[in-house]
Amino acid sequence: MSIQLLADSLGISTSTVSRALNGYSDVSARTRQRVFDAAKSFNYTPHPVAHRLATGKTGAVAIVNSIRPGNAADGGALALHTGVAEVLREHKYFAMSLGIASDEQEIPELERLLDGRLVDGIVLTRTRTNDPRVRLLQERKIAFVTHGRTLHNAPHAWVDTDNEGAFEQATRALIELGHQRIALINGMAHMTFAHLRERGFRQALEHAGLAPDRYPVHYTELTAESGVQAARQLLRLPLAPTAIVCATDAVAIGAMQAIREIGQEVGQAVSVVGYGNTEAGQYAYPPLASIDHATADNGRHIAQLLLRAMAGEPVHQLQRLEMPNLLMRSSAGRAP
Amino acid sequence: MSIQLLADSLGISTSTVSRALNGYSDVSARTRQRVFDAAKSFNYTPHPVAHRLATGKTGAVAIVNSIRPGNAADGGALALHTGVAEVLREHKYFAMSLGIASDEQEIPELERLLDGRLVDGIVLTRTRTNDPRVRLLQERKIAFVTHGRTLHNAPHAWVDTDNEGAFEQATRALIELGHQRIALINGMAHMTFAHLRERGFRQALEHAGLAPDRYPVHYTELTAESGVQAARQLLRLPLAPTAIVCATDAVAIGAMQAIREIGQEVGQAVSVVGYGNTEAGQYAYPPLASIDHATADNGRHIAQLLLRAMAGEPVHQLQRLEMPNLLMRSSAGRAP
DNA sequence: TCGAATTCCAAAAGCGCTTTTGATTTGATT
DNA sequence: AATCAAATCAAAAGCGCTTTTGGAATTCGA
Repeated sequence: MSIQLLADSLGISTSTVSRALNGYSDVSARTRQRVFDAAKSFNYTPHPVAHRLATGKTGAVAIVNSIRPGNAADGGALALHTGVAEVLREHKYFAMSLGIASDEQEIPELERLLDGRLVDGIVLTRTRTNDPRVRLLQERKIAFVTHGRTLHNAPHAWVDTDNEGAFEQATRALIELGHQRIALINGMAHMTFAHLRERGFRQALEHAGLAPDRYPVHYTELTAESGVQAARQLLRLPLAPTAIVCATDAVAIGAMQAIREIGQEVGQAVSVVGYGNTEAGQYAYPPLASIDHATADNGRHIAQLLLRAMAGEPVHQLQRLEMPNLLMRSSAGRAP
Repeated sequence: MSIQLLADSLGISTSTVSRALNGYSDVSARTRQRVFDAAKSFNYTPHPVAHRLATGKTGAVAIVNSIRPGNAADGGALALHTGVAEVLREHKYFAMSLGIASDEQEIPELERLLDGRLVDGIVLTRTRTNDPRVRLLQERKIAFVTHGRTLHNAPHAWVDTDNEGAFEQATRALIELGHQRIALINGMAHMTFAHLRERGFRQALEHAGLAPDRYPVHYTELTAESGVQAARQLLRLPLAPTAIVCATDAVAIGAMQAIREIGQEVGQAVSVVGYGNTEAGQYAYPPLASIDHATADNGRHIAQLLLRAMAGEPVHQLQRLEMPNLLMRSSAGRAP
């Protein structure tokens, strides 16, 4: 079924059909109704590709997941996607995810996506302090929203969780439990979230009069394996930490393993806090204290901002900080 | 830059440019070279949407993830995507994932995707024994490959792991460890993988002369919470099982929790085996025995079959079974 | 040298829609 | 009744490419 056939069957021109369907004013109510009825009875919808060619709009947005060892397992990607898709669907948009390894491939792949003109807007995840992807998208003048902020790029739309506040709160909670020797196993330093979490961590220590430099901060991939490695090193220190704050639940689960290896009890001898509130953490032994952030909500808010960005709103008002939530569980106990 | 401008700059017609670029024979080597050089120097690539309208091909495929509680966290989706995308990229295709809740929304959303004509081919995950999505795609005559088989649909292209063999092997391994009372916490019965795993499970029991009906099979969502619930019920039975085979690592992690709740030691009093070989399982306490299947490889094979399906190959030769791998760890020990 | 077969390219017709332009009809106003 | 504005629609020109068709120039065989 094409607009041509539909027009013929009604004895009017294709332009009138198009204008009727697209709500232009210069078509009479009677004609419009006839067109709508016919469209329904023939089950007609405009051919999307032709529509795209004529209008330049694709009706789709891409969520670009940067793939690193370890985040294949994090599962946050699907939750984020779900939130984004839910909102965009109401506006007749498609949300599609694609994975790009964050290495030399990254920029070329992004360019391929842009050149392919498959999407009207883009969501970027795992944002870095100085992010070349952001620069590229700004040059190309395509609407986009990042999940997580940048620190050294020109202003752009973003949705982030308050990493700094969250880690300050978690660290304080440990201090209040009597811990004095607290370590941080952080994400890679060029990730914005890692930078901000470390800041929150240090602030809490300084506020309590503790020397933040006493325990080296580890910067690792977000895998359990990295957590094991980093924690092993920390536990070998002359004055081993009594509490470890971890960048993710996966890392924390690794850290717990390292603690068990040396015959210590997690939550007794050494406390652990994670981030992300995953099921694996909830059902770990012992249950892992964690910082909960509503990933699907993040997705919904990202979608809302992206819609406004695609509508041309200036980006500086498209920024939103979400408050995460500390959940204490038995992996975090009183200092020995 | 358009083909028109490029043609003008060379003083030839657009049709010659197009034919040169697309490798038609009736353009001289000299002209072809000039066109290629000019295209390179102007950095010209055909506008994809116009190309699509003219050819009817989009150059993109969609991976449809059916979203259920629990698989948001499973992370297999990203690994699968990575594998699919890797192969398709070499053929200039885009792979995009989208999540669809598997409920009443499912078929309408899939129709929206088809009507949107955004993709040339589709990958379906979490295939069911009788899958309405498969029927829809067959009606619409679009190339597709499913991850997992169907049992009651017309033949189609698929890639699956040998669930039956894997669970038979795992169950046998437990029997060889002396277990006589073995239970299964399975996925929902309408999932093909669940059906086949149960078959493998029962075969191993029968083969050993054990009564498979002695321990009820539980059918649950693939979450740790479901694992806890199901295992609690099993452990309350008069003759509680000494080993539990679980549909996923997440479920197994829940089951381990339930075992600890009643003060028993996992791998001593009760053994547990999972599926998927996730990091959470590897670093659980105790380390979880699991069945490993190479999800990214699955993705690569799916992509290869999809390319052949899009090329028009008959589907009955586009079917592939992969062999998973049992990894025994200390969550599975000798029967008490 | 002539006709036939090749080689090479341009013109034109799609692909299916949107949007501008312009013509006709209707209605209101004096 | 004449004038002008408003309402309504059709025609036509895009959007940027591909592919069919057909014509001119060249090459070939006899």
